[in-house]
Amino acid sequence: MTRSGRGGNSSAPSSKDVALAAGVSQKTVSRVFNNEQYVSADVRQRVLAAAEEIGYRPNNAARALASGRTRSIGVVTLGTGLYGPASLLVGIERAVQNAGYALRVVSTLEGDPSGVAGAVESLLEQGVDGIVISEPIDEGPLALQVDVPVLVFGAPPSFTAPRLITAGVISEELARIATDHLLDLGHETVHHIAGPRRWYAARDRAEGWRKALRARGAVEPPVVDGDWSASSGYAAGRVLAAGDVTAVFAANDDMAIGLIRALLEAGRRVPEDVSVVGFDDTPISAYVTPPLTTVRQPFDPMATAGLRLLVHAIEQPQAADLEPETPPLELVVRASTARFAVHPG
Amino acid sequence: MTRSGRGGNSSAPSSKDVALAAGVSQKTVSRVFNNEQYVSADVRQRVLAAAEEIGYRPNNAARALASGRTRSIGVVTLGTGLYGPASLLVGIERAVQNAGYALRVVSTLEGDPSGVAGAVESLLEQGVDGIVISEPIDEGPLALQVDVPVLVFGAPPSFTAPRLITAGVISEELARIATDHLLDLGHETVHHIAGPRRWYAARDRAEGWRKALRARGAVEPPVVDGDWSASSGYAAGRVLAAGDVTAVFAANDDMAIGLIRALLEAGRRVPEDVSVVGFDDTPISAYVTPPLTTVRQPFDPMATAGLRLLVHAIEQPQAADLEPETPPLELVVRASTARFAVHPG
DNA sequence: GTGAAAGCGCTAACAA
DNA sequence: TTGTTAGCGCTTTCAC
Repeated sequence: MTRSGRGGNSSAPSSKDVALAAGVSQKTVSRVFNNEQYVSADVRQRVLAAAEEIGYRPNNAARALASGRTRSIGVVTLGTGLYGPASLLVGIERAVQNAGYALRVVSTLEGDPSGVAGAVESLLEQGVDGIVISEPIDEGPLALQVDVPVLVFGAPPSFTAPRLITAGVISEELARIATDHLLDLGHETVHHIAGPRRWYAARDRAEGWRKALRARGAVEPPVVDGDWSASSGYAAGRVLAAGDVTAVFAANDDMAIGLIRALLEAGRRVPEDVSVVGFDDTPISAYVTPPLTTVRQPFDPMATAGLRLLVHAIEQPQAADLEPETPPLELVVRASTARFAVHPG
Repeated sequence: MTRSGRGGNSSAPSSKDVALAAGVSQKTVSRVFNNEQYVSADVRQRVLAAAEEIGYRPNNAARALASGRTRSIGVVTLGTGLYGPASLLVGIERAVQNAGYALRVVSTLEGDPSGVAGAVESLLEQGVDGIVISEPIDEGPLALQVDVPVLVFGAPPSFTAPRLITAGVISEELARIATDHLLDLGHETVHHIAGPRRWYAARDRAEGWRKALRARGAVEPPVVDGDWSASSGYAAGRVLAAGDVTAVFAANDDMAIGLIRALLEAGRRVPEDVSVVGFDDTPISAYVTPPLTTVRQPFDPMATAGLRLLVHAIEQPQAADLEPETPPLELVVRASTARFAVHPG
C-alpha cells in the first residue's frame, strides 16, 4: 500500500505529470487547458497529446480553490414532479450548460423547515458563482446574505439579496389573456381554481384573473382553492358544479382536467354548458377530451432569458443589469371553450 | 482596491480566521466542522460561536482538493420534461440529499454527439464520488473509464464500467402485468404502442409485452412505434383504428391518452370497443376520460433503492455490492379496460 | 485532546 | 512565448 496517503486516488494524473511528459512547465499545461493565448501551436499540440496519452483530466476543485470561481451555478428547486417546475428545471439545465457552467441542484421539499435559506446556504458551501431560485413559494420575508448574484423566477416581493435579478414575471399577463378569452366569448364572469396561495405563481395567476374581471366590471366570484393536482381540480369541480358556472379558468392544466372530469360526471357538458381554460399547455392537453384551451408557458425562453441576465451579472459584476426580455405570450384555443349561450333548460 | 488579487472574495472568512477568533489552531476548527472526536465540548462551543460570529462557511473546493472526496454525486439525465425521466430525477434529488451528498446534474440532449460519455467526462472533471445514469438510451456499446461507481437505471447490456451497479429493472415485469391484465379480460391479443427503440425502457416494455403474449400463445401483432408523446399515440391510434383491435398496451400514459383520443374520433368506444392500458400512472391518468388503467412506476422507491447501492459502493469500496431490492409492482385498474365482448355490429 | 507542518492541483503575478 | 514562485483553504500525518 504505497498510496500517497493524501487526497484521493494517487494515480490520477495531474497537470504536473502532463508537463513532465510533454517537456514543458506545469504552467504551460495550465495555459493550454484554459485556452490562453501565447502558447505556440507546436507546444499546444505536444501538451494535448501528452494529456491524452496519460489520461489527464483537469481537477475542478483545485481550479476553484485557486481562482475563487467554480464556473458552476446552483439552482434551488422544489422537489416535485409538477409539470411547471420540472419543465423550468429542464430549461435551466440546458441554459446553464449552454452558458458553459456546471449545474448544482438543491431541492427544498415543501414544508422543509430550513427551506430556501438552507438550500442557498448549502449551495454557497458547495461553491457556486450564481444562484437560481426556481418557482419560489412564500416562506415569509427572506433576506439572503449572499455575494453572488441571485436570479429569481417570479419576482417575489419578499425576497431580498444584494444582487437580485428577477425574470419570467408573466403569469399574471397570461392569466389575463386566459380570462379575457372567456369574457370575449360572452361569459358574464369567470370562476377561478387557484393554486396554493403560498406559491407566487398561484398568486400571480389569481391576480391576473382578478384584474381581467375588474377591467370589464364583471362580478368576482370567490376563488376555489386547489393544490395544482388533477385531484384537487376534481374536488373543485364538484363544488362548482353545484352552483351556476359557465366559465372557469384553472391555474394549471392538471386542475383543468380534474375539473372537466367532475363537470362531466355532474352532467355538465364541456364546452356546451361550461367553458374551461387551463394554464401551461402541457403536451397532453391537446389530446384530452375535450382538447383543452390553455395558455402556454414558454419555459425554455424564460430559462434562457433569465440565465442570460444571471451570467451577465456573474461575468460583468460592475456593469448594469441587462434589460429583461419578455418571452412571447400565447393563448392556445382548442375545444374546451365555446361562446356563451343561454341554457335551453 | 486592496484585494488579495488571488482567488475570489478576499473577505470570505476561512477556518484560519475562525481559529484566530476562537484562540485555537486551524486544525481544531477543522475537527469541529468534521465532527471528529477528541474535541472538548468547551472548545467546540467556542469554535462554533466564533464561526457564527464571523460568518464562516467551509470551502468545499478546498476540502475536496485536500481530501480527494467531494461528497457529491453526479447524475446524467435526459434534457426532457417527460414524466418518467423528470420523476426519476426528482426521486434521485431527494435520495441524494438524504444520503448527505450534493447533486451535480448534466443533461444530454437526445442526439447529442458526445452523449453519455461526454456527460460522464464532464462530471468527472467537476469531481463526483459517484455517478447516476438515469433513463439511458442506447448509443452503442459504451465503455466508461471511471474509477467511481456508476449506477444505471435500466440495466443496459451495452454499458460497461469498472464498478457498475444496476437498479430498477422492472419495466419488463410491469409490462407483463399490463398485458396479462388485458389477456385476462378475454382479449385474444394485445397491440402495443412502443417508445423509441433506442430507449432501454421502451425495449423492456416491448419485451414484457411480447413475453406475456407468448406465454399465452397469443398472436403477436406488429409493434406500432411512438415517441412517448401523446401526439405520437394519437398517430398510432389512427393506424390502429383502421384495423381490428380490441386491446392496446401503450408504453406510457401520454401515448395512451393520444391513442384514446384517436380511437374516440374514429368512432370506437373505450373501453366498450377497445381496452387501453397505459404505463406510469401519471397524476392525471385518473381524471382523463375514461380514467386510465395503467401500471405504476414506483420512482421514489426506485431512486431510494438505487442510491442505497451507490452510496454503499462509494463508502465501502471493498465490500461486496448490496443486494438490489425490488420495489412493489402495481396495476391500477380504472375505466379504460373492460372484458372482451364480441362486437354486436 | 490539541497543534505544527506539509501538500492536494491548480491559477495569479511577475520575471525572463 | 514560456517559466518561477507563491498561495487558495482545507485535510493528513505525526508530534506533543
